[in-house]
Amino acid sequence: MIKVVYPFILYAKCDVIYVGRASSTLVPGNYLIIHKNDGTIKIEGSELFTPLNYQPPGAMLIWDESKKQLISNRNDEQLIITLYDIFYYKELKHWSNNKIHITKTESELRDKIYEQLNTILGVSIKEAFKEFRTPVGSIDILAVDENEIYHIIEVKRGKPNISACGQLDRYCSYFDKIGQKNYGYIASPKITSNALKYINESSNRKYINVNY
Amino acid sequence: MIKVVYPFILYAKCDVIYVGRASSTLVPGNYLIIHKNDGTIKIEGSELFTPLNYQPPGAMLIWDESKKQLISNRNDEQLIITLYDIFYYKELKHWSNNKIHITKTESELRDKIYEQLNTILGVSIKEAFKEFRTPVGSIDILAVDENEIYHIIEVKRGKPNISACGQLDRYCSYFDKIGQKNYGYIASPKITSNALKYINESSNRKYINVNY
DNA sequence: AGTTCAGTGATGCGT
DNA sequence: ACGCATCGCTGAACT
Repeated sequence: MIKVVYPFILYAKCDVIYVGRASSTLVPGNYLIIHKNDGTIKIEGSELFTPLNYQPPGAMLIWDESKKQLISNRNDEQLIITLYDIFYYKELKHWSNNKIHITKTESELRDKIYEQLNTILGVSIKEAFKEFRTPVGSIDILAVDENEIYHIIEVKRGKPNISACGQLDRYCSYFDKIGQKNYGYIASPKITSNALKYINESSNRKYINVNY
Repeated sequence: MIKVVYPFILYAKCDVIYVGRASSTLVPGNYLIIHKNDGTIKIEGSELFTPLNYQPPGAMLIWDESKKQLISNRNDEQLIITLYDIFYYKELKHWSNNKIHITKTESELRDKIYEQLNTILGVSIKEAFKEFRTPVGSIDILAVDENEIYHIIEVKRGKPNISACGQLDRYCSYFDKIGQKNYGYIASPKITSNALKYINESSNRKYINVNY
């Protein structure tokens, strides 16, 4: 029973049992196993983005030589890999840990909208907030117009569906409940037809088409 | 310019540029690159479950020998990996493509609840449906009691938060709108404190604690 | 092709 | 630690 603390890749014939939040079994086959510095482990099949089995960061890996098993533990979750044949094994030395720098995120789109509120909403805005916190969640943009009406904008970078409308409803209902007059908006480059239909059924909801 | 159709792993010093839904850059470093049969490509750093950059299934990989670049294209998304130094390279032959068999899913929990509706709800159920479709989404369990009141149950396998309540609200509001008396329930092993508070503010919403 | 939702979601940010 | 929202989410099911 040896603790495995170094990162490696392993191509092997094996099977996998997982027990934790869910439970799963993977029949014997040739799979790629990756172990990272932070305990992350992934068993990859020949297709699909998602690994067949895995442990997220924080897992602890043990090698049981007698049983030819790799055992990864993390909280109440256990992954057992039984090895039958090793085709390729390599430790990865000097593996970098940089992060990507990403642009075109939702917060960028939100900031762009924030700068043009009067134009986009067609009303005179007195005061506006980003990530305005309410008991039911944070509102991307809350704009208060000269008549003290609140304009609640939920920004989405992709193609929001009806669940985004529910998110907006939740914020609007909160202000309804405390007697604050308001309008609700979804602002995005696209939207599903169902979501648009849903929005158009309410007189105090609107869709705003925006782009980067 | 050679089309790469075989799966491989590559440990190399490289940098990565991604342009598509978002845009990102990854500074030069030593990363693990995985290419699968279905076009999936992942650039893995030494930490975190999530790859630094990737392409999902369906991407097409090209090797540009003169520029030492791997270029993956998929719809309007492009990934460019520029190689500076190759440490390990291995083709993966006979890579298996089995799927895991998983248990303890939400649908199992839903089925278990479905079998005990009278006990769980404390009313006499006349008729019940799984995945009952409405214009605003599918209801996990819809149970009709002897008084023609609808009981709408949203099942969650994990720890639902306030957004699950919004999902429930959406279904209930639909029946409210068409004049159908109803009660709404979240059924799960756990729930966040805010979600529970939110539910308890409505007289016709209830939380049901259930376990596998 | 479009829409919706589950996921062992993971990850980051806030309190 | 808990709660919440985003994600280049992915993947699957259904229309």
